[in-house]
Amino acid sequence: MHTVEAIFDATIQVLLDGGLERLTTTRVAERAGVSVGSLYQYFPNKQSLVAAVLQRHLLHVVKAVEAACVLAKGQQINVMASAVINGFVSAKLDQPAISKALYAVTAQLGGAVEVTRLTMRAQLALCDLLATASDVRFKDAGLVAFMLSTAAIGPVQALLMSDAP
Amino acid sequence: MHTVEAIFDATIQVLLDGGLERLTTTRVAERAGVSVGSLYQYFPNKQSLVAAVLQRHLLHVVKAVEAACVLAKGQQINVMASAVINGFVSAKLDQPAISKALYAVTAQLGGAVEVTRLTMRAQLALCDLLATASDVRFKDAGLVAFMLSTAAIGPVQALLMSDAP
Amino acid sequence: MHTVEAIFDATIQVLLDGGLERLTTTRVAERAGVSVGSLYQYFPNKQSLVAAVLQRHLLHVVKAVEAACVLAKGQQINVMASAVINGFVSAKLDQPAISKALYAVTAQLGGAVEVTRLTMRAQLALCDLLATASDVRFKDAGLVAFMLSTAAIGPVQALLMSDAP
Amino acid sequence: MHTVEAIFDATIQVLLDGGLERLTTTRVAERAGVSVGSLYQYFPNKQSLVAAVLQRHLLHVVKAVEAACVLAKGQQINVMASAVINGFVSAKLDQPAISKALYAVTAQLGGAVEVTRLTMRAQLALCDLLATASDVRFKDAGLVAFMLSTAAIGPVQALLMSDAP
DNA sequence: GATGAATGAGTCTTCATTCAT
DNA sequence: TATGAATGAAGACTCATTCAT
Repeated sequence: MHTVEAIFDATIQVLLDGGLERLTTTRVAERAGVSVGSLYQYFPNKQSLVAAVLQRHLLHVVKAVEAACVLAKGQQINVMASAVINGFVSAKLDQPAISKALYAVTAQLGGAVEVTRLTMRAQLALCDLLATASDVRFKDAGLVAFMLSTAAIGPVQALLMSDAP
Repeated sequence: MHTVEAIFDATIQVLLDGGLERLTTTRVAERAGVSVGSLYQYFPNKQSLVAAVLQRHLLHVVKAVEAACVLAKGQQINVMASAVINGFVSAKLDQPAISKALYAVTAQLGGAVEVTRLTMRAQLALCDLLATASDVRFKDAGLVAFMLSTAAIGPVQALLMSDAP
Repeated sequence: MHTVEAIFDATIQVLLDGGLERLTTTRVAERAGVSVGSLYQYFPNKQSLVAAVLQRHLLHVVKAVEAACVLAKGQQINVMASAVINGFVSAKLDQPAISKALYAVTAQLGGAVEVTRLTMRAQLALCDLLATASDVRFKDAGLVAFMLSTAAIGPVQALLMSDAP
Repeated sequence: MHTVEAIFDATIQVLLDGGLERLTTTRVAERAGVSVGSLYQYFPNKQSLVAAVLQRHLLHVVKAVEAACVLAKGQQINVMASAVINGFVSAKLDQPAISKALYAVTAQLGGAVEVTRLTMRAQLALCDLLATASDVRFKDAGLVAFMLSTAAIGPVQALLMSDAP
């Protein structure tokens, strides 16, 4: 729906110039060019709006990682690493504004079920991939996947907090 | 002062059971066993309170990293890495509650001057250290320091979000 | 029309599980299986809907009382009393749900013209009846009618607020 | 407290010129000459405010009835009736404005625990009284008490809805 | 006639901050 | 210095009503 799309975009915009603290439903509606009432026709409350936006972005990134994992299957470990990291970073950086805007949101909703689920999903794909490495065998692929995925976030985030790609 | 100390602790407590969103000055004051008025005697406003608590924690961590850096000077790179990572992780995990409570706060105040300054300070120490490695020479020690410090945060944070060490 | 009937019923249902406070036009329309738009095709606004439902019920009760009055004409006073009270109570209790649902509504619209008019109409019938009593003559039949009709409401209402007949 | 008293009074005033539907916390606060914040310092929400006002009035009336019951103990039944009805009516009519204002409120909160409790309390006193009648013995004093108390309300209410004492 | 998305004024409620005691 | 009642701007959310399809 056109309205929903406008609200999604507006949420990002508002997040960008004010952060989560300045995110009000009124402000989002205004920016989207609709009334508050319309916003509430599609999202039961503020939290669900923010969660939906975050989820959408996370899904985008997770899918990119999964795709990279599929393509890198059976390769050598250093090729795999490059491919996955590249997939992740690309997904993050081709929507820098969104990524930046959602940084604090992710931290705030870090415990949410959906966020956890998506994180797990990415690690699972990574884990499967590692098991197919042609030159290495991991004792604990799960741990490696965990370290890799969590460690990758920091630098990208830090980069986004300053300036251009 | 005893009062200030109580307020600091109360802030952490309140943060732990409700997050930044549920953090109100009244609630902090209550938890600290003082009046709101007293809180405002020591902190000009809510933001400064939160910033102070965050800064204190960050300083604790940065100092730990700096100390590790001093001790590891002149060692081989893998020894250095171990030492620094260990220093960082130890500092984070010996106050797991605080670290956890401040996760979202850090993201929210990520752009604040003080936070940036402390982050830089840690990277500077790290950078200096890398230059003294007995077995390696870095073309861009700054970049390495940046990657190392930012990458270290993710796994620790993820760990804290679930349970004990 | 079938639609109007459905709306009437839905109004009672909504009133029953939520009271006047939770009565929204959307809710009524949903319950009736029609759109809000349709509701507004038959009732200019919310108030008129509620008033119509109340009025219909009141009319039902008043007619029952009037009928009882006609039948009891010329009888002894105690026979009259029995007949009228019986007519009133029967009318109320053969639609207990509606009576119960409309209690608060009546109080809220107590001052409305239509309500007053119907109340008067019942008292008038009662007054006429009393004048034909074969064994008693009233100095102020109007007052008696007033007392009788208003006093009858309380016990019935109280009964409805608890359970079955 | 002066503030609470002002809020109580204001609630009655607002109720009088607009009914329960037009009763908003802002309006009450304004009328009371305090800020909304102050209102919420003493009442957790709108409902509790209204309930408190109703309860206070009901208590006043119940106490009046109880007092009348005590005084009429051991008298003949017609004396008792006079005394109790008189006590009730007096209590209602010496605060006609309040009684009138709270009519709809009572209907709306009719099911509330406190209201039920106070109603019962009055009937209990009445029941005890009836048992001491010097000239009559009741098979079911409880039923009589129920009928008497509920029937008394109607006429008074109807009177209040029109004009002066 | 019917529909239901859109509207936006109006409510309740919260909370950072002040200030008289 | 400490207190905590008072303030009131601001925000989340609701709902009667309209109107283009």
